[in-house]
Amino acid sequence: MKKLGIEFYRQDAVIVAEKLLGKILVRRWDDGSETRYRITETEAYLGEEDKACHASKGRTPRTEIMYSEGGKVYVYLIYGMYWMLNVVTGNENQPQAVLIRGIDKIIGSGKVGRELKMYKSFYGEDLLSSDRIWIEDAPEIREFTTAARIGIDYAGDEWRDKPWRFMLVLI
DNA sequence: TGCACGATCTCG
DNA sequence: GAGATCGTGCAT
Repeated sequence: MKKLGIEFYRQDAVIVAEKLLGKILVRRWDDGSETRYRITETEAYLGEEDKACHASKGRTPRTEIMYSEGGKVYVYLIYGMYWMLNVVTGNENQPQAVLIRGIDKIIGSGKVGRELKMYKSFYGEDLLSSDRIWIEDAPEIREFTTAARIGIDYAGDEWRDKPWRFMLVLI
């Protein structure tokens, strides 16, 4: 299957989060080998007004990449030990991202980052031209579930309850 | 310059 | 239920 193009990433995070389900995340390692994973769980973070989104703090060194056009990688360190993998979406100056929570049987954003060996140097990586991480197309998934996002109780009622967590229905 | 806390996970 | 472990944002 071919790589997802810029038009895919330019859509809103909520749309991209849903459509990324079932897509193939490819990781090319230092030794040249490749591992392919099916994306099974995602979460959308949509703009400065979304109190759960890091961009709600405005433009900072950390959130800067979210203000660029979609198709870039946004990684950040959480709890001093886990690198979280996100895909920047939307157009320029629309700070949005989709957190990859699950790939195949590896469920949990921290575990995903560990499996893919994410670290600071992936910040800003271009998914359209990178030779170590990219996403390929796959047939659209119709069987999925939604739920509230995890770990964002601080965001307040309105944003905490948005059903912006998407899960592929696994049999 | 200091400090509280986080889009988490593991072990007990 | 608590500890690991450190960059970030905001207060001082």
